Amino acid sequence: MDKRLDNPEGAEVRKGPWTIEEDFMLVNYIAAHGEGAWDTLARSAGLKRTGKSCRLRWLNYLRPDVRRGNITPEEQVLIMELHAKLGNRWSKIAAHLPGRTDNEIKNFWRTRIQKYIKQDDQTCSTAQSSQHCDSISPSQISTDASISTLASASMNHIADHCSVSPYLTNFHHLEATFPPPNGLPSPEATAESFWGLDDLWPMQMFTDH
DNA sequence: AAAACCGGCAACCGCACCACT
DNA sequence: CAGTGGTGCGGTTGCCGGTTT
Repeated sequence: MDKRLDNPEGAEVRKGPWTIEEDFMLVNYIAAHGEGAWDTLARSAGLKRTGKSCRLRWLNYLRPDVRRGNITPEEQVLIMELHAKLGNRWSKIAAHLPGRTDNEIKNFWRTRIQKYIKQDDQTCSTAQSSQHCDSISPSQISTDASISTLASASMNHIADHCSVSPYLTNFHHLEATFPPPNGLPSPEATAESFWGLDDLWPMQMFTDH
């Protein structure tokens, strides 16, 4: 954790999980200057991160329109349908799901859907010696029967597993580091008991640039 | 209570593509 | 056309928290 590497120029490059302070620096800089030119952005913002790392963090986590958790049954079915059509084109699939990122969909597919495919594999391999079970192809999954089987199997389970990223709870610490200005309510005082990105975004306007 | 195991997810890596010179 | 830098994408890894033994 908190791994650091040195690039050829000798400049320190941080790796590993992002800190709240780094998130703030990135959000503030993008709010002021816009996104793009990520390597330059990383340097200008004072972040000891690669441009790629900054881009990934922004796209997958810090963007104001990003939605996290609570993948709805409708979205699940849509993901399965789109995967049947597009295969592992996660960014293309994500483009049909506003607020969802390719990384999130990819992880969702690998951890949730593939589990049920494997389970399906085992049940069908015991019943019959079928090669369909090794890996499911887009054409195989594209049948209505497959989709409905996977959807029904996954929906009941997944609906119970929606969670808020534990990361967001760490925004408690922000209040000490970046106290809200006069007139702005503390997120502590709101119905939510934790800081979220909705809280982070307004706060970027009153931190230094 | 402690250790082992497992699932979920954030982040990194390598490659491909594109635009610019 | 070739070289280079920036960006996007998909695959993979490793950490962490929860569960099971």
